[in-house]
Amino acid sequence: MYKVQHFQSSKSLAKSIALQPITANASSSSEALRAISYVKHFKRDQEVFGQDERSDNWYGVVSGAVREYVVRSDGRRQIIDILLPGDFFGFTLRTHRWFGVQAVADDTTLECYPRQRVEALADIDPCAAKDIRARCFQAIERLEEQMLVVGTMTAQEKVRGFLSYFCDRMAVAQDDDAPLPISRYDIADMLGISVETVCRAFTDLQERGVITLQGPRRIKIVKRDQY
Amino acid sequence: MYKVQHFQSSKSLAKSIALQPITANASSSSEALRAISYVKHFKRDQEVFGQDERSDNWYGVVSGAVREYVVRSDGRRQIIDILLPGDFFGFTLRTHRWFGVQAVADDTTLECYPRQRVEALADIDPCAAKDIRARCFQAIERLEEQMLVVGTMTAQEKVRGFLSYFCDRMAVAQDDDAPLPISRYDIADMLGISVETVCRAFTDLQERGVITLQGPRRIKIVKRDQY
DNA sequence: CGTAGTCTTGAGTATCCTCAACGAGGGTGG
DNA sequence: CCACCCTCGTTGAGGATACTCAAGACTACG
Repeated sequence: MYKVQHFQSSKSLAKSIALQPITANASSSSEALRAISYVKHFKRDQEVFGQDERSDNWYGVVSGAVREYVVRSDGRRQIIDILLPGDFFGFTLRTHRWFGVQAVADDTTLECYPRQRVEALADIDPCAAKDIRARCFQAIERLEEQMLVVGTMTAQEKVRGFLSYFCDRMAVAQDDDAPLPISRYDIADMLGISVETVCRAFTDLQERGVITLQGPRRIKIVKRDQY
Repeated sequence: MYKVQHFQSSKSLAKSIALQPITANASSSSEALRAISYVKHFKRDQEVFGQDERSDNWYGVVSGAVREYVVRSDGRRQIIDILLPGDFFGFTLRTHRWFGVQAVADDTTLECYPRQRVEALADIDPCAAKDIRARCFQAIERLEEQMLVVGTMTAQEKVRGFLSYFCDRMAVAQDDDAPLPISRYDIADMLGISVETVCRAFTDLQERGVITLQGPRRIKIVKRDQY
């Protein structure tokens, strides 16, 4: 990696990365927008839409979690993004999808927004349009944050970054442990590392006192600051 | 990585990933939007905005290229995204930036869109609002594509994916070689690998006949399909 | 109770990082 | 003009990291 010494940034020197929560309350929907949505429930691994399907809907996660994924020609799965409650997805200009989406958790609930009706609404209701923009911005920032996590060099850092991001999102009380609805396989396929490496990172982090595990699916970040 | 055998996707089996270009012509701006923008030129490594600065503008790349980056507390730089002509960036709900942006190329030209004026315009002009949405969608898809590249396992694949993406974006004639305004260091910091590994990947790919290099900054992809 | 899926650990190997060195090109100053 | 940086690109050697394969523990579920 490029050390900072030979690239002169005017004022922004070394900075520990700790994002503030977004100021605007973007999870509150405009009434009109909510009115044209309908709710749908999904079980674990159930497909929301598949690769190559027509992109007729936008979605918002109400509860549970979903994964955006592709399956490569060699049979390997890769996860593009994992969406948590409050996240929106399915925005596109294309007519067809190039990745699939499945529910991760068993009790996943989504809001579905028919694309054409939303577009029509946005054209006559500036408030709804503003709302959609806000959600797009959220999606962009979420992806940017994850680029930062996935783009780190070591597996340790990737896993730590992922857990840090995830626990922030879960927004549990600081002293509480968060339920982790995401499997080691999902984490591995998202970070581009092997399952075994994810496991080893978990145990390493626990041994070093960074996290605490109550069973494989309950986690608590102890040293939150040192990232 | 998760092999496809033990995860049942209903119909979407192995698929080689080759994205079609986006159908809508999203680079054409609405007149009103363009009217409130102004153009700015940047030299190599010049800052468009820095970490922690107020986020008062949105930007579109006209020519050249820019990088979104952060500098970690250990002095390492990490690149979140590289933006090429036609890309828009700076969308956010936050009042302040959490990453910096610099010009990569020497002749970089940007359109600047004052945030407040754009917001005001969007509220009264549905066409402009639609235009902004389209750009957000583009940004989301660009980031998703790059998550796919950065999230691969081997350095080879990452570099190949990056070059494939880049050459597609440059949209040169198939038989022509594309100028590469991005340094090996930038590529490394974006993909989360070392510069030396990027170099070795370049030479490997050339030896295997996948790419051709006319000097380090001119590149042509020969076997475009095998990705 | 058996089976399937998940999680974890170990051993050996491949990949990639680090450090080091060197060549090429561009800019600057003498 | 030329010597002198400095940056970028490239290659080599050695060591650290992460992958692969394998096996076992644990859980959920029929």
